[in-house]
Amino acid sequence: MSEGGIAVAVVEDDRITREGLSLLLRASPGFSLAGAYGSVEEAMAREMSAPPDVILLDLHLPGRSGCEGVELFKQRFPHASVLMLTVFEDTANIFRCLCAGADGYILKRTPPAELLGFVREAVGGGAPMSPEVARKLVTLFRRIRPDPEVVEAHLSEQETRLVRLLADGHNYESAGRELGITVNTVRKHVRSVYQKLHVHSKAEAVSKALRAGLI
Amino acid sequence: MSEGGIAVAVVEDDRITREGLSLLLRASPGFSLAGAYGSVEEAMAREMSAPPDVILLDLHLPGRSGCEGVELFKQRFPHASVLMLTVFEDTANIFRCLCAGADGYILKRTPPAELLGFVREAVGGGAPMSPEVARKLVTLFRRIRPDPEVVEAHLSEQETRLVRLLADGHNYESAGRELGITVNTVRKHVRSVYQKLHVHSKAEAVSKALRAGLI
DNA sequence: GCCGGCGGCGCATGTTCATGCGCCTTGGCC
DNA sequence: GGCCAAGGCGCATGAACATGCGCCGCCGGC
Repeated sequence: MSEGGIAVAVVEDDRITREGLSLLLRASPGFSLAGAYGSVEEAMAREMSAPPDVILLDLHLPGRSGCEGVELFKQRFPHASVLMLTVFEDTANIFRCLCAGADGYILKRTPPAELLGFVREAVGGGAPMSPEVARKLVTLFRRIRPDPEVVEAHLSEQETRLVRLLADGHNYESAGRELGITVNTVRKHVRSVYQKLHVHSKAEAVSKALRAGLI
Repeated sequence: MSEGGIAVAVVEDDRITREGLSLLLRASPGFSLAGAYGSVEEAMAREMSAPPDVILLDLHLPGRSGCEGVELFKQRFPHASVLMLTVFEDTANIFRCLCAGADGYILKRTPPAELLGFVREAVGGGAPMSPEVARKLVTLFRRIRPDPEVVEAHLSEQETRLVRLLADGHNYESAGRELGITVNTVRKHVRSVYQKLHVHSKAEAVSKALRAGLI
């Protein structure tokens, strides 16, 4: 980043958009183009002119999707921020990409000046998002409603592991196998968890533990 | 908002900060000051000069905390955006305020120009956040790990209500009573939910539905 | 030195669940 | 008119769960 400004790589299959972005990045002081590619595969195969600080990644790509690409880029360039740049603003895609490790989610309709601001924000350790995306994130978040009593509760390591397994659909027996303990011990832990969370069933325990961020 | 620009109310106990914000809002074209108050109680008691479009709300206040204030303001001014403006950037506070209904979370160190941008973003339906906050939100979000398949799933109204009841610890019988249907019908709905979410137990269903934001 | 929390194990019993089957109405879509 | 989704109802059975009881060892705090 030092000499040429923020090094940005672009992965975008639409030639016009890609060249537009390339032009913008080359023309803007404080930024430089680390490479422009039409697919995830191409970007992974070819050497970049500089280690990228930020990767602008389209979602809809031929071959490997941008969402899959996130993990690959994060592996290859652990210090780079990956920003999704896409027209898709549906919850499922946002979810998928952020969980895959994307550091931001920007809609394509974003004007160039703002886009550069987002790139700067990413380098500064932020998580740049278009307003619509931020709103969706907050809305999803709000549904969680944790129980304040339970948030304070402290589950032991073993108990936490157990509740996680139960949340993932294990029954007592398979959870016990997973933890290397007997069913009876599982029962014992479950009892203890129920007391701490003030619940009387697996489902309620999972619900409260999830909402309180305990698992 | 039409004549005087975006009407902004300020609730902040520190006099210097409050007056600084008031000055900024009065001096900036496109913005106007709807009122400046030292506490939630004061803001609720006194008539504002205009219905606020945006309320800038400090978190640490004498009397009722800003977090509690969020709900009151949202009740009184349903169309106003409430933006937290605080020095606290810990996860618990961010979580609490957003769940309470805040539309954004801004750190006090934000420069004035950017602050005005955030206010504009709030009016535009966004969820403005300081970069650090956005990053924390995304990190928290990642912990949820929703199943992308499930996010797409559509539960019917009745099914959603049922899963909510199950998450709150009801068994089939009491959930059925709550919904005014028989246990057998509950079973039928549960079956359908299991198919849609690809699960085989109450606990797993609740877990997936919660993570995917379906309930 | 004893208490409380954690971890581990065992047994028993009644309750609840998961899932198989089948059958009916209503309302929308083609 | 036929079809399908949604809602509703019923019965049966084996599996899983909730909760009662009791027992052990280890560790950290007072």
